[in-house]
Amino acid sequence: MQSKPSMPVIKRLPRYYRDLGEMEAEGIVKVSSSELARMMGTTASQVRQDFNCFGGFGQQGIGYNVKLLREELGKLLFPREPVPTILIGAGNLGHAMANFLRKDTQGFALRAAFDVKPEMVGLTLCDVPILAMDALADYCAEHHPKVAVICVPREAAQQVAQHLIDLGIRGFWNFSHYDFSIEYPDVLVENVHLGDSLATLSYAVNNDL
Amino acid sequence: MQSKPSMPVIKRLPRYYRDLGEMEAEGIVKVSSSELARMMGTTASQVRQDFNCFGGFGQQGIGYNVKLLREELGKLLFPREPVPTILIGAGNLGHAMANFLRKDTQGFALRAAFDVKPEMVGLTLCDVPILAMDALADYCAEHHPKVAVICVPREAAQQVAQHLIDLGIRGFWNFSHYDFSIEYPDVLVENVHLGDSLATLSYAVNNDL
DNA sequence: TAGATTGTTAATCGATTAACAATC
DNA sequence: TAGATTGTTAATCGATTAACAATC
Repeated sequence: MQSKPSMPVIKRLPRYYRDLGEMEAEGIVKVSSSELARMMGTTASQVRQDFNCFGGFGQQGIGYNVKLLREELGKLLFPREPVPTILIGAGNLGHAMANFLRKDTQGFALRAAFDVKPEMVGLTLCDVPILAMDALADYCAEHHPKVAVICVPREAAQQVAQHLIDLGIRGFWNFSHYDFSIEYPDVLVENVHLGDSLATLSYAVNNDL
Repeated sequence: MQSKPSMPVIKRLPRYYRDLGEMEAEGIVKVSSSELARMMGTTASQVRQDFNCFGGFGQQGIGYNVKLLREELGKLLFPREPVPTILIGAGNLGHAMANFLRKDTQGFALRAAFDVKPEMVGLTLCDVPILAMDALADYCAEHHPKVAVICVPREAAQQVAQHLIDLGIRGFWNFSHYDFSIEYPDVLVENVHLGDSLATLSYAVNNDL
């Protein structure tokens, strides 16, 4: 039976999806839980447990059909139309992430970018307009974006977060070092803390872990 | 007594370090484990357990001295001179990460960047030269960088990884979707899988989690 | 001394792994 | 049927939380 997936399980789904994509590209038709486990660096048990949170995608005695399994995971990860998305902070990082959103992923449609710097307003970023922060309320009222990518410094993030939440944004891809999750527990935040990531690497490199 | 830290503990260190930095900036002198727990969204028990992996940083009955505690964590995360670092792939993302390395973090000193595109060679990225990929072996032989930031696509990453490891690179900050960890278990890799992160957000947003 | 809060040991909880019956 | 491999239940392991003695 299906037990609803825990966070560790959910976090592994994209990786399965990715690996299965590679296999499909290589023309591999069928895979067993133990083969997948080897690719993922985990155990066959875990692979089967993970999939069985969502339903039986395999055939006993046979294994999993690569294409079918990937499609099922795709339906879980990206079940609907791409989500209308805006980006706050059209600097260096914002530029790179806009590019990433357009080229290297699915599920999100970037519709507009916002920046405080007057000289950026009117320019475009990956074919979407860069608007003034003042225009944010009007834009949201008209277009109802669902997700915001936060590419501004921590101080600015703290200010803009409440604003965006009031305007109906429910999901955040957060690159700032401000942690929403504490103050707004009902909002969905995926944090990418680059500084923390580097600090972890520093610990590992310096302590020979 | 000290038990050597598990990965979850290590991953929390940068966050403690960050929060303590904010407190220090606000002029806060002393903090208790329960106050820190509230900031971190965890329990006082965990905070004390975490610190006691490294030694007693607090005073019974009093709490922790913010400045002192932060210094101790700093010594753990960044115990030595900044690590000489190179960047592979001077595109959009590479540019943003070079900036990040220079401005927003410590522990790493970017020394050179490398790119396959001939037109980029000779330019600079955050004051460091962009060199041709051909020059990689010579550069490493002369300067012995320790860490490489991988900002190239997966296919290229797979090729360059073996090369870099042969040249003596031990640590990687990896933005490509190629997973070193499986094939080279003795190498230190900190992965930033932006695609996986977004897919997780997509799951959350679409499944109302 | 009384109150507060740590350091540390013990109990709980959840996630991973192992085992095995079901079935292709 | 025999071999393979899943789905699922049970056992293990590790991380988190609770409890409490030590001590400032």
